Amino acid sequence: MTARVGRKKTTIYDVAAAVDASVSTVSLVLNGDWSRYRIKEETSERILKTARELGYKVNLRARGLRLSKSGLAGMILPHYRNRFFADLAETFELGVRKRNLCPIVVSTQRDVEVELKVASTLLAQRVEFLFIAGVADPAALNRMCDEASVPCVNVDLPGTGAPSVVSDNRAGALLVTQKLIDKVRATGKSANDMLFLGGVAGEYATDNRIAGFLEALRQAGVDPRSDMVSCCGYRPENSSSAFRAYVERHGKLPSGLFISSITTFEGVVRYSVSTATALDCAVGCFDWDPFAADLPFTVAMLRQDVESMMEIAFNSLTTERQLARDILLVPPILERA
Amino acid sequence: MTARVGRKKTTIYDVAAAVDASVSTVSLVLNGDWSRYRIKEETSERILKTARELGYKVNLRARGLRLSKSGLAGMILPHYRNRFFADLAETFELGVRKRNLCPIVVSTQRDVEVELKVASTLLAQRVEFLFIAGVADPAALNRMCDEASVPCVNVDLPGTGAPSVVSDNRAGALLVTQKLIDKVRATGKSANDMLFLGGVAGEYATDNRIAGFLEALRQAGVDPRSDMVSCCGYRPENSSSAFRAYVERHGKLPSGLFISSITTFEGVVRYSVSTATALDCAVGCFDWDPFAADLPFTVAMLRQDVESMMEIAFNSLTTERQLARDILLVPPILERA
DNA sequence: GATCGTTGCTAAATCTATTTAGCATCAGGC
DNA sequence: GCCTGATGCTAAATAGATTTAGCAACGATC
Repeated sequence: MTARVGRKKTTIYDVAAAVDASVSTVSLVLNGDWSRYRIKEETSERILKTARELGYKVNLRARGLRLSKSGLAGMILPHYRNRFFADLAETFELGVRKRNLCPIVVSTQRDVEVELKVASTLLAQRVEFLFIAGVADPAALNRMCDEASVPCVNVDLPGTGAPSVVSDNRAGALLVTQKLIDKVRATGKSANDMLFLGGVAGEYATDNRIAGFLEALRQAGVDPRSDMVSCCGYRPENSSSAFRAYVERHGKLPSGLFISSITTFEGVVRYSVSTATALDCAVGCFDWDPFAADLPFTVAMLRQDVESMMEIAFNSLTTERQLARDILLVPPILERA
Repeated sequence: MTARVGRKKTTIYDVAAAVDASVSTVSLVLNGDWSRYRIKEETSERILKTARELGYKVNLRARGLRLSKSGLAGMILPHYRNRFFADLAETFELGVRKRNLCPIVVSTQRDVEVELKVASTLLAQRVEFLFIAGVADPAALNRMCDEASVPCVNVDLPGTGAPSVVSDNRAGALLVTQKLIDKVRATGKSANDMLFLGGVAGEYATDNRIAGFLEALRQAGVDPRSDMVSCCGYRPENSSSAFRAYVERHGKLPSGLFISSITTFEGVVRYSVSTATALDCAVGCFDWDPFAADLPFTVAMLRQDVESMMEIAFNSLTTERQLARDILLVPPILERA
């Protein structure tokens, strides 16, 4: 078989000409409702056979144009490089395929320009709905969707212009911190030396996680101090040096360590490896990664409940729910404790 | 701003009616060559202004139909859950956007049915080219592309129906194994006790990696034995138990361990953690992961050169190169040694 | 006064598929 | 002989763009 780059594709017109029928008949037959339109079985068989012989494949873009629906569903997310976003993408694809649509997932590397450009491309492609995940400010994208009359939903980070499905950061952090406190006290240490590491103050997720962390401390009778929280951003280098600074300042490890994201965790491990410091303290992490889960010390990991989140997100695409614009909280799952 | 789900979109006809001009004029103006067609600047400005006011956005599917090109570029890959595939997807998207197309990346979970179905959907959407990554047998997909006259390229695993871009598994394995042997001998141990772990015998990548592994041994004067290679598949559980079996059989760790994939690595780490066995041997891995790179022992990691691979893949889409159907080998990068 | 050139547009074809209204034919009933 | 209903299709409109050929009007040129 030789490559036939550039050859023209078979259309229903070609099929119609070949069987000497009208395009309408061909269309009806190929779409399966020839009996409803009283087309003879023999005719329909001839058409089907010829279509197969000519290698006819429907042009979904022409169909989409006629029907004014594209068969495409879009999702925007920052990247695929951690399990949360990878799972989001795969779960989205699965759900979209189940609805007989074709998924378009595009990563934007957290670049606002790219986010805007990608969104407008997807809307110009007339996606039937758009999932917006991990975008710092979804408002602008929500507005674009609104103008294009395309239903959309915010995932992971909430926005006011559409329904939002978000992990219950506060409840999750509360839960893990309680576990950590139990463990700290079980080993005879003090919950006064706990540390929250990572994230960016002022960010939705970080603020809620901190709130949960502090609440658990208060519930345990600990009075939170400002040096119990170190928002050092997401880059491993930053958490590495922030953690080092903490240890040097206090002359010891914290008794319990709450790590706010997987990349923050990376930095902590890097510190531990490079300084040959065993992480001899209770550790919890708001994120999950198979490698991190196999590290030589126990980590209480919170895995975001991607499946539930996506199911809820798909359900929020109906008109009424589009208008409601709720923030729907999904509790994360404690993976290991 | 209220949601306007279902509202009709503005077309060039609406704009034409609003400014009392013909659709052709509107199209000409909106496509930027109004001066070539001698349309008055004033007219063009009126059209532009009105289009903006009406919120006109081009319908790429209509344009695509007319121009018989979709503006879409497709890629299918197994999943996003390791850095190699995640990087492939992101690099693909970048390259596609640079060419002013819209990327459609779809994961298939290594399910042949899904691969076929997704490929035919993408072809029916008239993607302008298709990247096929990590598919065990690309031949069928290559044939579909050929029939649809869509250029395609196989990445990661080669196929005979299109050009293929593949990591140089053999050369990479050779290099890492040499490093391992050096390290083994430097610590006074014997290169006779090395182990290749993971992969599936008969698979392209595995076979080539084993070939490189064995060649390095021979070059170092070691006579390979069959118990130096354990193809236990990709699942962490399998490599965990295979490694355990090896250690029990020999009563000690191998002197040097060549791990064939990141999930195999996961299993080894899991074994090491669960049995509290320090991995006190030279370790190399044909794959890269940030967490694995930070483990408390040095691992020589081979990172596939995704950027080069994708650049070569994009270049292989021209007609001549489509016909050539070469296998293009890209050396992987030694990440840490 | 015929021709030419320029200006500023527009009509119409095209891309491929869907879908509704309706045409043509024939048998059967009254 | 006329009407009805069934049968088996087809014509034509439609979806929303792009693009080429060419029209109309007017001044300039020979």
